[in-house]
Amino acid sequence: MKSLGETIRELREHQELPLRTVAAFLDIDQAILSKIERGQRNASREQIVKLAQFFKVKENDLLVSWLSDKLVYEVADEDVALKALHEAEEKVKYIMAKRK
Amino acid sequence: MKSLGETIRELREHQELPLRTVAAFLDIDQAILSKIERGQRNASREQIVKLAQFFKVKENDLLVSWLSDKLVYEVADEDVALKALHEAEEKVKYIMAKRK
DNA sequence: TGTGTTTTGACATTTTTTGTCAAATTTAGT
DNA sequence: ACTAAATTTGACAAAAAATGTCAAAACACA
Repeated sequence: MKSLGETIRELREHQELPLRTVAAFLDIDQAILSKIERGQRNASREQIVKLAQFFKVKENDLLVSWLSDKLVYEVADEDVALKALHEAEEKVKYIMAKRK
Repeated sequence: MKSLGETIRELREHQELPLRTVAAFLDIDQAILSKIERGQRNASREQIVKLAQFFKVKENDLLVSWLSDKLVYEVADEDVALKALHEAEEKVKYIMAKRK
């Protein structure tokens, strides 16, 4: 189960590209991309979309990785983390069912 | 599956207390509590702890409700909401296992 | 050592969050 | 309908967090 950062670092290194190149495509400083890859900063949704485009991977795969990382961050350090995730799942199912 | 807001509103109305009273205990304006109860504002963790204390309910129950609401909010509008929740669960399990 | 890459941290700017306050609206009782 | 209490709303201010830039430090390695 790779984090988003690990995933995009792998993608980048696989193509032997410097941070600079990818960061330029995202239109941010390479420092930020470095931090994103190491999980020290959160990427924005738009950045994820661009990254999927850049690396030609499924946008949804990256979005899942990104979103789940954020969820993990949100529940980190809480004893009730798993219970909360589970209850959130039920709530989402309920909401989705309600919205036809 | 009640939201946190619904839950604490029920608790409060069950005791026939005005927002004022509970808000005073939390040391916030009643306007905020009103918004929290209707899901327009997020409560802080400390406020949840105080609410559990005030209403004499299990702190963890309220924390789960509060956290799961936040998670739902975080994934709302995302097609991949359920997948992300699921992946987050796996990541948390992994992390917890690693931390002995 | 010299060159390119990555990491770090100080800093500035922008956005989000958190709260207060007062006015408007709603609710209930008489 | 009138009043009084409770609730909701929205404008606003202050505090906190996120987002980015930049330059210097650290790293990799020929």
